[in-house]
Amino acid sequence: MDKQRSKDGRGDPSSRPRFVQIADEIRGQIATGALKEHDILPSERSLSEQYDVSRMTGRRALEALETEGLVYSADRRGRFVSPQRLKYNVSNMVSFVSTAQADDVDLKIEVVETVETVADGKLAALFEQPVGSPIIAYTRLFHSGGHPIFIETEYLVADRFPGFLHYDLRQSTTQILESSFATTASTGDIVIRMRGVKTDEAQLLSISNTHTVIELEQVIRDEAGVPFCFGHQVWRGEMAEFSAHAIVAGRSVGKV
Amino acid sequence: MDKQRSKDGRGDPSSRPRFVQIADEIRGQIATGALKEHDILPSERSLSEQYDVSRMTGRRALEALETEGLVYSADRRGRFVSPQRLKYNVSNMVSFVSTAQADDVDLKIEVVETVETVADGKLAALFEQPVGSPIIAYTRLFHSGGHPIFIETEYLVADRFPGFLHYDLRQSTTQILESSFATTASTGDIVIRMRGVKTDEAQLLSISNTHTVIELEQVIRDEAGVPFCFGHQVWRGEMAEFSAHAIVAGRSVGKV
DNA sequence: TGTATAAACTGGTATATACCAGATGTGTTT
DNA sequence: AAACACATCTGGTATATACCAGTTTATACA
Repeated sequence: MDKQRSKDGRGDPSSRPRFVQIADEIRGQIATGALKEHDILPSERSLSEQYDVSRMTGRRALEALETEGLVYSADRRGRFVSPQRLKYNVSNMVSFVSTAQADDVDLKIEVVETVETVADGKLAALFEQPVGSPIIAYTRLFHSGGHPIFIETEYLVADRFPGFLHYDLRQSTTQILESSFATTASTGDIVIRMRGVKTDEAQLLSISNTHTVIELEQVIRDEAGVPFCFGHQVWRGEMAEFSAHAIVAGRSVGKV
Repeated sequence: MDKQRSKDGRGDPSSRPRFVQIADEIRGQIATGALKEHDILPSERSLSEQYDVSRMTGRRALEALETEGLVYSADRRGRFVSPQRLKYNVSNMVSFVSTAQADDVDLKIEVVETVETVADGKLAALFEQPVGSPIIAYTRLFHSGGHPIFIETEYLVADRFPGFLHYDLRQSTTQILESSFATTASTGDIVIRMRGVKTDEAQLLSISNTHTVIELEQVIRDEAGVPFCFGHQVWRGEMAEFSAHAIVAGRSVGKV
């Protein structure tokens, strides 16, 4: 039924593993433009026929491209060429939404959940408020080109922004805060790290639960230095790149 | 020879895949401290015996933990519990080396390569210098706790820093530039992205070539705004987290 | 024309097996 | 005590097979 292959596929000791060679060929096709953004890639089974390898080897080639970020996978539909990365300037906190729209990125925002809750220990410390003080929280899913790119959950001090949840959250919240609550983002502290995706996140982002994401946390402060917003974003790692502009402060005295 | 198992291991339809369950158990052992930093994990083969699954299933569990960053693997020696992340504040460009040492991180620097070359198109544009102008480049491998954590390649305008390569590069180069060349980092532009590792990088960082890394690029400017250093770092993604302090500049006129 | 059904895909999970090459440990010989 | 050889450990690569559960498409039926 199956074609005959040498027992362990190690016919030529060409040093580089077979699956790497196959991945390289596909990578080339993406580079030359033979495969374009969101184009479907050959399936595991068709790859295995095409290159006369087992399905598992074809799969490994595709998985390699997936961890590289060149390819994304949609459960049981196939694998596709990843689009260009979205650029996110974390220093320009004015609004990711407005800057993205100015850059002609088609951005769609889906409100996943809105809740009125109270501050736990962590949030209380962040906001310099007592534990149990009212907090507004909302989770939104951001799409670009019809594909989910990141989940954002933001926490606000409720007393400061009464009736906030009645606004349409499918727009820049920074803008709502600025125009309706006279609160402007002035400084922010941001943390970026790479980590494994959690099950619920994977579902929302429609990626497999063995994938890696980029987690971005930020505390936003007003002109008086008072923190009023805590944001938490989970990005599909291959979909974005983050930039920042740093200014060396306190350049004065003997800092080692 | 092998124990009898049901044909496809789908004995109970407990919804969650077997390899996820095994990964969860190990994750628990790490969380409770039963497995500590740099402790060796059970091997693929011993896992398969312990849980009565095939080696491939045990492997998938370990690979899942690896992509999460909880575990790192040393080729053909075994898999180990990842240490705590290193914290890198990209806004504080004064020197990663000095801040890390102040934080009691034992940092070892290995000089991989030093070359005197000329500017290609990209570097010329960055430095606002003609193509072909002399450039100093050096690559260093940073270790912490005896483990490689990132590779850094820095490019300097050669004319500005004569004899730079005669200094001992196993220290903070920012400090050399400051004390010996009266050049101080004042501002910087940083880009952070996640991507697949390249073969040569994987070798230096001793990770498998199917892994994901974090790439960090920065252009450093002096007080006059003249760019004098271009840095390029490749981090083991699970080993670090990056923070930044942002100040919203140009808060003045009608910026949308 | 629309809808239900079935067939033909897709990747996901799982088993079993085989051999390779590097790393490590255990002796034995020099 | 150092050198060598060997067995045994590790993960890495590869094949073959099987069944599952969604997605898509073609087909037949109302």
